[in-house]
Amino acid sequence: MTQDDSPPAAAQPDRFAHAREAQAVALLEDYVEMIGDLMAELGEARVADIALRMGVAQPTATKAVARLKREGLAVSRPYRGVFLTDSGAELADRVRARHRTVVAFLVAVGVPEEVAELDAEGMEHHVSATTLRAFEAFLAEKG
Amino acid sequence: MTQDDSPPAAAQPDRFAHAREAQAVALLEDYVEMIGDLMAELGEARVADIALRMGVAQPTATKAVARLKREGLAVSRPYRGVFLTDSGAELADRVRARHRTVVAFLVAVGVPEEVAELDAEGMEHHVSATTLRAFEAFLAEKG
DNA sequence: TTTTAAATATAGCCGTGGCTATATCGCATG
DNA sequence: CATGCGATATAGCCACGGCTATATTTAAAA
Ligand SMILES: [Mn+2]
Ligand SMILES: [Mn+2]
Ligand SMILES: [Mn+2]
Ligand SMILES: [Mn+2]
Repeated sequence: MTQDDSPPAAAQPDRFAHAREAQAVALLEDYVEMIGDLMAELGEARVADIALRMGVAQPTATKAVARLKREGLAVSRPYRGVFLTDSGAELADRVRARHRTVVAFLVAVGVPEEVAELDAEGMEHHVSATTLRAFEAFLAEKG
Repeated sequence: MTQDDSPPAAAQPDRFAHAREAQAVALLEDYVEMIGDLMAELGEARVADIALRMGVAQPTATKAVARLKREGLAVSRPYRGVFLTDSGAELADRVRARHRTVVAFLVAVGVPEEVAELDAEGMEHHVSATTLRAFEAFLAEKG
C-alpha cells in the first residue's frame, strides 16, 4: 500500500457533526411516528398513551409534545388530545416506512426479529436516504 | 390474516428504553475510540486534538474528558495529555472493531464508502452483539 | 348538581452536551 | 530568568430530555 487507508483526520469532524445532527431529530421522529399510530388506532393521541408507549413519565411526554408544536409537527389544546399537522403526518409516514425497511433488512441478513426490532429503533435515525435505497435494493433482489 | 402483525404496544417502551440506553454511551464510545487513535498516532491525546477531531469547542472536549475520568475510562493531570485506562483501551478496541465491521458491511450491501462512513458513525452505537455477528457472518460468506 | 377521580399542566430538580469569554498554567523564546 | 504565547481550565450561559411533586381541569359518578 502506498497510501494511508484510514480516513483523514480532517474529515472526522464532519462525520461526528452528521451523527449529532441525526440524533437531534431522532426523538421528534419517534414521537411523530407513534402519535400517527395512536391516531390511526384510536382517532386521537392522548398524552397518557404517548407517555405509556414511549416508556417515559407523563410530564416528559407533555414537554416533548410542546417541542413538536414549536416545530410545527403537531397541534393540541390544553387538556385535549394531540394531533399531527400535515407536515407532521408526512414525516410520520416517512419515518414509519424507514423503520419497516430497516427491520426487514436486518431480518433479511440474519438478525432475529426481536433483536432487529430493538436495534432498528436506534439505528433507523442514522440511515440516510442513500443507505435506505441500498437496503431496499437488497430486499428487492433477495425476495 | 387472523392476527395483528404490528408489535404489541406493551413491547414498545422496552424498544425505546433500549435505544436511549445505547445513546447514553454513544459519546463515550466515540471519545474513547478517538483518544485511542491519537495515542497510537502521537503517543498521547491532547485536549486540543480531541476537540479538533470531534468538531467541538475545546471546553466541550474538556468536559467530556472529565466524564471519561469519572467513568474510569481515562486518566489525566491538569494541563497534560489524556490517556486511556485498561478498561478504556479495551472499550476503544471493541468500538473500533465494530465501527470497521459496520462500515465494511454497509459497503458490502451497496452503500457508497463516504455515505457508509457518515451513517456508520451514528448507527454503530445501536448495533448489538447479535447484529454485529450477523454482519460478520454476511461479510465472511460474501468474501 | 355536587363530588370525586383521572388526565393534564406546571414547577422545579438533575445530568448531558453544546457554546463564549476569560483566567490560569507551561513552555519556548528572547 | 523573564515574558509572552499557546494550551488548558474555569465560569457561566443555553436547550434538551429525563424525573417527582403538586396544581388544575375535565369528565364521570353519586
Ligand atoms: Mn427510533
Ligand atoms: Mn421507529
Ligand atoms: Mn460513532
Ligand atoms: Mn465510530
